[in-house]
Formats: sequence, C-alpha cells, structure tokens
Amino acid sequence: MPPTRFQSMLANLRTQGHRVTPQRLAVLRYLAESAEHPSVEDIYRAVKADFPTTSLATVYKTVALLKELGEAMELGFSDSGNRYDGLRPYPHPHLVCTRCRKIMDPDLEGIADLTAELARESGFRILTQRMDFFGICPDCQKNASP
Amino acid sequence: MPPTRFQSMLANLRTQGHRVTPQRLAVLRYLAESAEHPSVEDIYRAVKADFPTTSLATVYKTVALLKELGEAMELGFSDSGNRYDGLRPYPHPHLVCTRCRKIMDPDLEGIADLTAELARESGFRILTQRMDFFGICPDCQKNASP
DNA sequence: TTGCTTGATGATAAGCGTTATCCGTTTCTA
DNA sequence: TAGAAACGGATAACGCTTATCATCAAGCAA
Repeated sequence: MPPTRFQSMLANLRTQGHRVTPQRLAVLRYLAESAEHPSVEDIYRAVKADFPTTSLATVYKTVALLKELGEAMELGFSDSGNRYDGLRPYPHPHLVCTRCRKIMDPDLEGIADLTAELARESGFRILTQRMDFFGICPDCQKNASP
Repeated sequence: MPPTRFQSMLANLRTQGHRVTPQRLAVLRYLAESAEHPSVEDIYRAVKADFPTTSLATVYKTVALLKELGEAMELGFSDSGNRYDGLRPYPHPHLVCTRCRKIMDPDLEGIADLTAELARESGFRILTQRMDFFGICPDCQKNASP
C-alpha cells in the first residue's frame, strides 16, 4: 500500500531534519486532504479551527517549506492570492473558473510531447511549465446571471 | 497594406473617444515596436527618455487602458513584475527564460484543438488560456555558470 | 526525566508591484 | 478660442508576501 500524501509529506519533513510541530501537522493534513487548491487564507482558517493561536506567517512559512521539499506546488496568480496543490505537486494543467475561483485538474494528454517538440525547435532547456484554462464551470453556468 | 500595430492602437483609442496625448503616443509607440514583452518599468524608462516628466502612474494607466481596448495583453507573474504584449494581444504560448527573463513567442500548433477537447470533456465554457514554458534560453545555456 | 541547543512560532513591520486620490494641466469640441 | 471633461503627475494607500526578532518548544543527550 503506497503512503498517503500526508505520510509522504511528513516523512520528507523528518528526513530533511525539520521539526514536526502541531501547526505544521495541521497544515500538512489540510493540504493532503484538499483537492480544491486552497489559498493561504483557506489553510489559515482551517488550521486556526484546531489551533487558534496559529499565525498567518506560520502558514506562509510552512507552505514555503513544503514547496522547497517538493511536497506542494504553488499556483501563482498576479491578480489574486496564490493557490496550493499538495496532492499533485508537479506541473499539470488547470481549469480555473473565473466566477467562483474553483480550480480543477483536467485529464489532458500529450503535454510531454508538446514540451519536447518545443524544446527541440526553440533550443530552450525547458524545466517546468504552466498551463491554465480560464472559463465558467458547469455549476456557475447553471446559476448564471449574465 | 494592413495597418501597423501602432496605427491600429491609435485608431482604437480615437474611436472609443479617448484623448491622444504625447505620453500615450510614446507608450503606444514603444509597445507597438517591442517584441520583448516589456515590463512597466521598461516602458517607463523608454518613455521618459523622450518625455522626462512622465510619471509611472501614467504608464500604468495607459497600459490598463490598452488592455481594456484589447490592444495589449498582460502577462501576469506573481513573483515579478507583469509583462505586456502589444504585438499579439491575444492568448498564445510563451517561452520564458528564468535566467535572463527574456520572453519569446514560439510557434505551437494544436492549442485550439486541445482547448476544444478540454471544454467538451469538462463542461467548462473556456474563455481564455495561458500557456507558459519556463527554462533556460540558448544564450544563457552558452554563458552558463552552474 | 531533565536540561540544553537550535529551530519554530507569533506579532508585526517592511517590501513590492499596483491602484486610488487629488489637483493642476491639456485636449478637443463647439 | 473658450469651456467642459479627461488626463497627467506626485504620492498615499492597498493587498499579498517576506523579514525581523523575541519568546517558546521539539528533539537529543546524559
């Protein structure tokens, strides 16, 4: 049985000699269970429910640490807060609803091929990639106000 | 003979009832000639060379106006200043050198198909998209320090 | 278990790019 | 060419993120 995301994050933390604190555990747990690509505020709110003295700074620091360890991926947005993915911490495409800000993970084939072709044609050594599709999700289309 | 980007921007500005000022002309001219996806600072520096009293706020306002008119596209980056494309103000993929911050426009086929497939499978109404490939450009690979 | 070292936490200030405000100036129409 | 309305310039405010620093606790050794 493969380790859960939570177990993997925790093991990585320990292996790299970082301390395990209740606040960190709470952040890990939340990220390991969230498919919604939460914001720092989302994480902060959730963690504070269990651990009311937690500071926003701690959430930022923990998230930065997980990013460094490769256990979380940051989705930066210049016009709103960044979002985090603890379940699939590697590049993959995203579907972003511009109305409710929901972010989903679509299945999309052929990105590796696309990247390889691009590298060959351009001479770039491509290290990572970001692919976002913006639109209106099915739910928001139903509850549509123009 | 089709209108140049500069002519097109200017015409759009006039048609929509916006005033034509020397500062705006300078920003248009620079954007219409730049394939480098300049930052606001880049534009500011260039405009100030011809028009030294120009304010940074004016550049921001002009760029926002052009964006609104569909004559410039913003490339937002959460970890550095945004960049602007006045030559191709519609979604297209970008190659970003993470060392020298150069941004290029590769030729890449099949994005429309990819988008259509994604819309069909997900039920999203996709309105726009963003596709960035990050890596080291050929120049920086030559002058490589580890 | 206890004590110690070092890293983590919490509160808040600082930083950075961008946007808002406000008043004097300029464009453009009539 | 005169007047109304929009624009420009200077700077304050904003939102998110990072830095600072004193206090506190995790983890190790004895």
